[in-house]
Amino acid sequence: MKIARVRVDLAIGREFDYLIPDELESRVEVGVRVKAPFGKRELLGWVVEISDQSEHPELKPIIDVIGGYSLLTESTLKLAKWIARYYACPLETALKSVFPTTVRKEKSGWKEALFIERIETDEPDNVEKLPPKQKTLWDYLKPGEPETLQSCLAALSITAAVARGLEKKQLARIWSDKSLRNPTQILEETLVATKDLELSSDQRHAFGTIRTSIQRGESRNYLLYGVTGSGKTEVYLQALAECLRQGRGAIVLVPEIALTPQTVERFKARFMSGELKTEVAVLHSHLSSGERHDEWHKIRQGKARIVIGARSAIFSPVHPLGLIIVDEEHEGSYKQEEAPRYHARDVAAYRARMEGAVAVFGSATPSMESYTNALNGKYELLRLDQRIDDRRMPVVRVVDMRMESRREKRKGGRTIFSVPLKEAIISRLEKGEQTILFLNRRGYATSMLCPECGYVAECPNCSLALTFHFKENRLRCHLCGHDQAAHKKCPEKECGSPGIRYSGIGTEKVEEVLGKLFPKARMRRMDSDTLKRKTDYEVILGAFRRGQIDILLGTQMIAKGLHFPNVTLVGIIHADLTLHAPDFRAAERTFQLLTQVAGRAGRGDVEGEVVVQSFTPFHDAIQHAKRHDFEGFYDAEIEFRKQLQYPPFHRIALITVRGEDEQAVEQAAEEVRIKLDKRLQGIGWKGKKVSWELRGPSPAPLARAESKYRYQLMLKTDRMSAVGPVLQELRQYLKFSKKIQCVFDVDPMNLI
DNA sequence: AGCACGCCGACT
DNA sequence: GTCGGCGTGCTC
Repeated sequence: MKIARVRVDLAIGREFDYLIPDELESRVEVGVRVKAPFGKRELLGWVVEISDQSEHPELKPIIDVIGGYSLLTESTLKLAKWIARYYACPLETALKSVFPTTVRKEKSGWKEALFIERIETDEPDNVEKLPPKQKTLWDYLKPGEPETLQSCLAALSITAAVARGLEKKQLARIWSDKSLRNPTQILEETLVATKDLELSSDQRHAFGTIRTSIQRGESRNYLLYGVTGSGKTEVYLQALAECLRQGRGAIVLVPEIALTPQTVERFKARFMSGELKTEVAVLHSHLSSGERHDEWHKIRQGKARIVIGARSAIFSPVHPLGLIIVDEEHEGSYKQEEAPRYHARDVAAYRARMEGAVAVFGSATPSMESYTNALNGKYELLRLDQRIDDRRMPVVRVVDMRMESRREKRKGGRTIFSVPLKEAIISRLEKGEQTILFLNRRGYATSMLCPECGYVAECPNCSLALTFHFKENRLRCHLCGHDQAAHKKCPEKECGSPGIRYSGIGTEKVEEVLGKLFPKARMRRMDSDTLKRKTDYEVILGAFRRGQIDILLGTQMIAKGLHFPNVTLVGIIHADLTLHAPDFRAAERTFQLLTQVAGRAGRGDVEGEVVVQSFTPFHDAIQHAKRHDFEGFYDAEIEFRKQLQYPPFHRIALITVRGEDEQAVEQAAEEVRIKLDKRLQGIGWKGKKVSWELRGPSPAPLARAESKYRYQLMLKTDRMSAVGPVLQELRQYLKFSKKIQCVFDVDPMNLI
């Protein structure tokens, strides 16, 4: 009898053998989902191999095959295996990301709907004598064109009884069938088909190069480096069209936050008609499981040949695949922060190579990694230097807050708004133009302290100061959510001083000061404290777009993707916040943030202005952002990365050991160091020695979070492909108690 | 990941 | 004497 090798849906990292019963013989093949007994339980799993022998003496038979056809193709399995090895996780964990839950689960996710079709009759009288409502329905239905019952009932304001009446008289047929949901809420009828726009010379060159690769079926990687407003999207659209012409499908990745109806509409409108007509499937985290299921199968069945989606859309079952576009490739949200901790851009590069597709990575502020790849020939660099309408880049003014503070202190005050920023806001209010103010920190004050004894209110669960929220008079931890009443006086027994002080500003404080400075301005604060309901986001942005708000103040969430033509001023309250984070990417992030935020200003006819307040105004990230000089920034930053042996010169993997018992955590981390060090001795890659360096363990920058102590080890190497598998295998040699968790993060974006 | 087994302290 | 806490190991 044949034996199936199965990976069950548990992060267990092993295969189990099962007998294939005769009645299932014809349906069991590599890639199918099966239900199998597992101890006392029944589990679903993937058949990954068929064999005629097993090491195991007693095998249980497979219970059933799930689903109609094999979902896991050879190339998908290869991709999952690569992710598991490179990102050091069990294969089952990788498979979990490759297939959405709704596709993996046992019962079919199709939504059933009732359909109605009229039946023709030879006797005209049969129709003429119908009761009025039944007659209306019969006339409404067109011969040979089934409609969903629900849409007919809604259109004619009738009830199902009318339809059942027609059915009884053999004048209509009603049946149940699969129906597709429409997740985008875009009514296809309201879209206006668009044609290719004329390309600038830069765009023509970029597109021409990509087109040639697509036509030749070369698996090339391109970095499309184009300043904001240089028309990257039109290049994408025409490349997609070329890909369709070659009979292949494509995947477009955008950061979750940019996946708005407007973005989707732009892609749908281009491919809704004409010779290349295809559906555009959309995948993102806010879909219901049913919607996700329908979109996935629409792709799988080839009905939709273009997919637009966030990170996980890189796994869409597009076949054959001709093109992958990763827009805003520098965005950190492409890195998944739970296992499998993959980076969608890097998975895209791997998948493109494996399936012979072209990959295009687009950005106005490329990541250090990608730009380096472009310089050393791993990617090909395509540049768009001109903005489409030759509009000038906004003027960026950097304000030295050290000077501003000194001036204010003489007057006995503290500074949030510098004189230049205040004046810039006043001038916008006078002209009726809009302002966006950005501060990446919510709450009123970032710490509450006692000047007498030095007490600082800290979170009982995390090694962080509590943030003071003025309106509710509470102290909160922004990491674990701990919430307590604010002290009226110092809680230290020996002290008890009434002189509690607050330091460090947040958006709530800025809002208060703003209200005092500009009492007549219409102002809204937008951060996760003011957004209570899901719809609040759209409500506030809608009001802003209609000009009902003069000043929009917010955190990170207002920095990206939005564009409002009447915004002519963007103010960055405290640029140093991101700059001095304990992370080697702090400068890169600051540069990207300043450049992206600056891109929000002056997209209409009026030139934009950006005011950046900083206590370190001469920092490279700020000075180069001021001059819109990406390459200048790159040259300075790459030198720093080289000296400290950070990416892109070396790859790193971060190992974090967590647990409530600090001693046990420290011991476990030490055990990781010893075992990993041993297993890394003498490793090689394609005959060459791999260099590596293991540092730590030491307490993580965030030493305690959510009641757990954290110790870290950092592994640097010139060949992560060789090190990932070592980490993956290490799991089996580490047998910690369940109170200790050990996280491997390959190519981490976050070092905290 | 569950679930059983087994080894220790608390209580009827 | 038994009940039940959770540490350890197995699941084809």
